[in-house]
Amino acid sequence: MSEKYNSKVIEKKWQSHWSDQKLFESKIIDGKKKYYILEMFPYPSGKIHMGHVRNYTLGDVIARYKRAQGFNVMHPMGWDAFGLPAENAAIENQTSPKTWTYENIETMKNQLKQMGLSIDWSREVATCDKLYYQNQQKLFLKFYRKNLIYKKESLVNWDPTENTVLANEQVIDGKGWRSGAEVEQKKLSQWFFKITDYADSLLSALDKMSGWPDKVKTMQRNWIGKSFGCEIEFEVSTELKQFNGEKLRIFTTRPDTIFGATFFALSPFHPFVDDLIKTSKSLDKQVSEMRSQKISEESIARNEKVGIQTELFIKHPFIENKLLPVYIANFILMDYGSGAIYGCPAHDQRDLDFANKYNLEVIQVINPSDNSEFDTENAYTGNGKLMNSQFLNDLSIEDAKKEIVERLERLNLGKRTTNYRLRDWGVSRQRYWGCPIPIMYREDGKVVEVPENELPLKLPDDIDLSIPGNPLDNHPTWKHTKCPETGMKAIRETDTLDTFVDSAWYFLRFCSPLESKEPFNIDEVNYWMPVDQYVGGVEHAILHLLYSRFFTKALDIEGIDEPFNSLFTQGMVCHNTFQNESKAWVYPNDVEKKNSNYFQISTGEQVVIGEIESMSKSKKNVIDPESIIDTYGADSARWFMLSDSPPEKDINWTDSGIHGAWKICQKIWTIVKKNQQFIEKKAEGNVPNYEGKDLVFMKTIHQNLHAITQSIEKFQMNVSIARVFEIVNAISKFEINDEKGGIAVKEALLILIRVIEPMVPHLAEECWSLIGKGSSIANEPWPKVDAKYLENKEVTIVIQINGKRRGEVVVSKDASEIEVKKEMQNIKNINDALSEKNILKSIYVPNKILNIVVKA
RNA sequence: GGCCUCAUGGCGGAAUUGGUAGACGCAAAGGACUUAAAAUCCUUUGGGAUUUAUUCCCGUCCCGGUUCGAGUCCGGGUGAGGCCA
Repeated sequence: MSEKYNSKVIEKKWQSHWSDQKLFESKIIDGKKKYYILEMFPYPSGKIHMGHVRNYTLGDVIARYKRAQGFNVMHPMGWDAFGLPAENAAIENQTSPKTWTYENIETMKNQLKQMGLSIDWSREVATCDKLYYQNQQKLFLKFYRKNLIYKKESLVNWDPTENTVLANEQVIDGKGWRSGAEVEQKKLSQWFFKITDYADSLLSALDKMSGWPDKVKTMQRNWIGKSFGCEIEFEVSTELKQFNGEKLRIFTTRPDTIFGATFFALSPFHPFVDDLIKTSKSLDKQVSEMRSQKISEESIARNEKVGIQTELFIKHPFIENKLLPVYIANFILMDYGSGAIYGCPAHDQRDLDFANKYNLEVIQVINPSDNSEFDTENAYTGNGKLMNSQFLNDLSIEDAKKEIVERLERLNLGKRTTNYRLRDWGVSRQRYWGCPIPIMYREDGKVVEVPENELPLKLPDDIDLSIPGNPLDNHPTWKHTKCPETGMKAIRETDTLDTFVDSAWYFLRFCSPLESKEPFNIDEVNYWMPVDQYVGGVEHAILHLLYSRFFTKALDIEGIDEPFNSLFTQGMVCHNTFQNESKAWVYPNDVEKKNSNYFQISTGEQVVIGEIESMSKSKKNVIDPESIIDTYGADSARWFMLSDSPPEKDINWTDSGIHGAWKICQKIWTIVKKNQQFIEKKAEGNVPNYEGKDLVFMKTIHQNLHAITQSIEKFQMNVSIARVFEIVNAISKFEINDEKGGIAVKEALLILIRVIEPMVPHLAEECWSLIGKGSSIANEPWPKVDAKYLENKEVTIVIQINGKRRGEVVVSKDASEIEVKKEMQNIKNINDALSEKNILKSIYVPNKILNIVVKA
C-alpha cells in the first residue's frame, strides 16, 4: 500500500496508447449522431499557459463525456498562426516569423498532448500554412465577386517616426509603443468587408440562439446597435459663398425635439470640415489638434465637450429666420450616423454640457410627465408631451416623432431610417505575417483579381523586417507582376488580411482539413456543422464571434445559418503579482513567504505582493503548466481547473488547490488498488437486491451519479467534482460484511472510474486496467442511473410554523396532509409551539414541507 | 458617463429555480499512529444564548416591498467587475 501513483510514467503510457490506437480520430459515421466540440484555437505565442489549460480541460470533459454518451465526437485543434507578435519576435530573436511560429507550434502541441486531451490531431490546421491561406484567398475572391468587399479611405494610427501603421494595441497613451512619437490619424485606402449588409440578420438571429449566454448576446446587440430615427437635410447659410446653400445631413433618433435645436455640430472628420479648413490656417490648426485626439464612445461620455465655432450657420427648417451656429465638436463620431447632429440641449445631456460651456440657448420642448422642474444641469430625457413646438405641441413623444417624420418626408427634407452602430469590417493590415490579398492594380488603373489557378499567392520568405514600413511593400520584387490576361504591368496589393479573417472560418476547415480544391468539402460540412459546443474566452464575445457568424451567413450554405449552436465562455486564471524594490515584476515561483513578508528567492530582496490579475507574460504572474504537470501530473492540473470554482468565473491559482487535486488522485488510486483483487474475484454475477446499509450505500452512489451527469450537462464541473468526492468518501467509509456488500463496492467502483474519465483520463485508464478490464475506458458507455435508487419510499417533511422550521417528520412518499399532521403530534416541540394558538391555515407541499400559520 | 453582470462562513463555493441556507473542497483546531516529522485516519468548525436538545434568537451587502414562506421575485441604495472597434 505504500506504493504511490506515478503520474509521470502512467500519463505518458496512456497518451501513447491513445495515439497508437488513433482513438480520437473522427470520421463520418452514417446514422450515428455527431457532436462537434470546439475550443477557440490558440495563438502560438511560445508556451501554453494556465488559461489554455482551463479552456482545453473544459472542452475535453465535454468531448469525453459526449463520447461516452454515444455521440460521434469531433474534437479538433489548430493554430491561429498569423499575427503581429511573430514579426516582433522575429526582429528580437534574429529569426523569421515562419520559423518562430512553427517552432512554437511544435512546443505547444507537445504541451497539449501532455495534458491528455482527446484531440483528433489528424485534423490539425495552421492558418499560416499555404494550404489554409490559399483557400482563404479563394474565399476572399468569392466575397469580392459577391460585392461583399470594397475599398475606401479610412483612418489608421500612423507613427511618423517609424513611418508605419500601428495596431491599436501598439498605441499607448496616444504614442507609438516603440518610438514614443505622437501617433497621428492618417487616411489610407483600405479593404472592407460589408458586414453591415448582414447587420439585421446578425441581430435578429440572436433571439433564436438559446445556447448562447445572455451576456454575450447583449454585447452583440449593443455592438450592432440598431436604432430607428430619421435623416434630415439642413441648408447652410453663410457669408462664405462657396458653402452658402450647401446641404448637411444628420441622423437623429429624436426628431421630435427639432424645435429645441439651438446649435449644429460636425465631427472633426466630416468631409465638409476637410473643405472648411482650407479657408483658414487657424481653423486648420485647431481641427488637426482635435483630430489627433482619439475619440471613443467612452471618452465622449466622460470627457469635456469642446467645439470650434465656424462661420457657418444652419437654417432651421420650421422656424423662419432662425439660424443655428455650426460647431466642429469633439463629441461627434464620424462613424456613427452621418457625423453631424443638431443639438437640443434641453433633452440630451451631451448637448446640454456643450451648450452650458458655450452659453448657447436652451429651449425646453418636452413637458415632463412626472411634472419635474426644468433643470439646467441635467437634461430631461424621460416621457412627456411636446411644448414650444408649433404643430407638435401637446403630442406624445411617439406621436410627435411620427408627425415630424411625415412632414419632413412630404417636404422632401428628410426620411425615416434605421441606423446601425455596426461599421464595416476593415481587414487591411500593413504587415507581413498575414494572408496576402489576391488583388493587383494594373498600370491602366484597373483593379484585377489574381486568378484562382495562381493561388496560393505566397508570402515571400526573403523579407527584411528591420526596415520601417510594410515589409511586402519594401520587398524588392514581390509586388511587381503582370496581369495574366493582358500582360500589362501590375502592382500587387501589399496589405495582408486581418487575422480575424483567419479565425472566421477555421471551424469549417476542420470538417475537411485536407481538402485541396475548395475551402471545405460540402458533404463533410453538412455532416459536422454547426459546432455543437464552442468554448472560449469572453474576450472574444464580440469581434471573433460576430465575424464568424458573418462569414457563415455570407457563405450561404444551405441549412447552416449560424456556426455555433452553444457557446460557453470560461473565466480567466488569475494570480498575485509581485514587484521587487526596483518595481520589476517577479515570477511567483521565485517568491517565498517568510513570516508575513515576501522575498525573491534568487536575490533575497523583499518583494511587494500586488493585485490578483489575469495571468499575463508582461506582469510575470504566470505559473508554468509544464512544471505543474511535471510535479503533480496532468490529471491533478485538470482536476484543479475543474474543482471549486464555476467555469464561467475567474479563478485564482493556488498551490494548496493543486495539492488537494493531487491528494484526491492518489486517494482514488488507493481505494481502487485496495479493492483490486476483490473486484476481480467477484467479477461477475447478478446485481442483488440490496438491503440495509448496502441499499443506503447504493442510493448514495446512484444519487451522486445522477448529480454528476446533470451538472456536466449544465457545465457545472465544480459541482460534479464535489459529487465525485462524495462517491469516493462513501466507498472509503463503506464496510464490506458479506458477498452482497462486495458486489455493491464493485458496482460503485465501476461507476466511479467511468465518471472520472472525462476529468482525469489517465488515472481512469490506469484504474480500469488495474481491475482487469481490457481496452480503453474511453470506449465504455456512461453508466446508467438506476431509477430505483433515486426514489425513496419515505420522505422527510419539514414542519414550519409561521415560516420557521420547527421540526421534521418522516412519512411514506406522497403521504397526505392528514398523515403528516398525525405524525407531527408526536413532536413535543411542535405541540408546544401550537398550544394556545389559533391555527389560521396550513400550506402543504407534498413530499417537501408543511407550513402552519398561527396567531396567538 | 452609458450598457451589462455580480455580492452567501476564515477562503473557493453548493442550494432541485419560491420550500431544511452553508453540500463538497481548502484552511484552522483537537485527537490517533510515529522517537519525531511527513503522509494517512478520526472529531470539531456561521454568530450568539441557555435549561446541552427533535432547544431558542440572529444570520445570504444595506433599506423597503410581494408571499404562508425570499439567498432566490419587485423597488431603491452601496460596493466590485466586464464591455464601449
